[in-house]
Amino acid sequence: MTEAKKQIRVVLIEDDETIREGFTYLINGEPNYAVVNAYSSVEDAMPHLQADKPDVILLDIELPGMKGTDAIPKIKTLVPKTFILMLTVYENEEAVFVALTKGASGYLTKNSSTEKIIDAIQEVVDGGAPMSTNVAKIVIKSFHKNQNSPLTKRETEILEQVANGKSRSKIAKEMFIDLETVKSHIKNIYVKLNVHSREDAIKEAKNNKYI
Amino acid sequence: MTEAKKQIRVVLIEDDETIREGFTYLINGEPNYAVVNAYSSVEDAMPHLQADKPDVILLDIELPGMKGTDAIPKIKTLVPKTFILMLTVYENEEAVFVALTKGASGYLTKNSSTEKIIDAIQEVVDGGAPMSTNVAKIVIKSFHKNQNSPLTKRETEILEQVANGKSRSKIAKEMFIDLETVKSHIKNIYVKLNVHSREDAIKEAKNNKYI
DNA sequence: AGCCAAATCCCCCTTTTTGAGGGATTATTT
DNA sequence: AAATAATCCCTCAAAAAGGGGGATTTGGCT
Repeated sequence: MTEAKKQIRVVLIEDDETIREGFTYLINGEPNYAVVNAYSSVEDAMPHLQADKPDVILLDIELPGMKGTDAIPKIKTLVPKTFILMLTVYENEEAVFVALTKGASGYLTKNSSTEKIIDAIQEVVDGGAPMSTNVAKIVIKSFHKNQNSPLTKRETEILEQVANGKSRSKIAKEMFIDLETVKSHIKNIYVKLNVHSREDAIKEAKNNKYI
Repeated sequence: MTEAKKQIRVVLIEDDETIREGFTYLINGEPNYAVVNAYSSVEDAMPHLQADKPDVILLDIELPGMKGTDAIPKIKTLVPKTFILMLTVYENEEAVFVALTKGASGYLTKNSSTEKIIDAIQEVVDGGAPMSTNVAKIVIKSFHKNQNSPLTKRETEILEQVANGKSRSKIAKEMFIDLETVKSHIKNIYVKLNVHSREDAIKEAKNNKYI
């Protein structure tokens, strides 16, 4: 079976003309990669995306008009099979998570080399998830729990169950302890976290990554 | 200012003798990197870690005796400044997240090239978070929401608040709608998700990544 | 051996919340 | 015209939450 190498169709959405033209030139210089169109805003791009049929969209996160992150769901609706690779200058922690939850497949900084960009494009097409090192750092850090939690092991376990929406009686049953024990733990948790409600306990614990 | 290149001290904890010796040989072959000790289990390693003073520990996740993930917090207690790099053969989604939440700084597959391993060691020492491509994929996928949620936008917003531990009355206040409206939405959510409690709604929604 | 923190369990009490059963009205979109 | 989404209304009983006061037992560390 001879396998014809498929051309990978790329669309750029980036307001900076220099970057836009630079990337277009660089990507078009690669065999098997073609920039089918480059737009300076999401609004400009939207009406053409279905005709462009891109495999990958390189999307700037800081755009005039509609923001890059807001554009993701709209783009996904128009062309659901297209992978979205975010491009950014500043690594904003919040923006990274918003973009990822909304469906971006990867996250690159604009200073990446052509080689890295091309690699990343290939990687998303192959179902991967390219990230620049700084973004990886932000993501992994978000997983790390605070090692200086004031809560004991048991208290942490219980608060995690509470955060999963479980009632105290359910927690008691599942942990094979008495309801009164659960109540005691929760009382102690509230004192330690200086809160007076489930909501605030969860909020406080999540903010400080105790859970 | 002349900067003396600091030797990077590496400890290996890996039960497979071939891999252990291979990695030791390879890492010692690099200038500025030294394997100060290599152990076949966490139990063996624990008593020596404080003397070894490693900058980085390469930790196998599938170990006899104490599991790699359980070892992380213990190691962190002994030598808090040491970075932990997980090594794995199989990418188990659950294990990845457990390791990361417990404090691992990176996650590599054992088939990685020497170059990648060395790069990763340097990267964690520099405060980075190296991940093999497959692990990155798992992590990013975990952020993606299901695009086929049966819930409406408003219902999703409300269920997110519920999952944050908020009471219905609090949600009503914060969203500037009546308590009765919140109750209606939650009733509809329960019907759509085919559940009869907050706990099950949250569980179902999280399992399917509706929230 | 002695201490302390952690985990367990036992009462009291009031207020709030939840879940379930019925609805209705108004926009918006198809 | 017909769904769909979002809003609001009423009743009801059972469950849960939060706060107050305790006690006992266990495990780990000095």
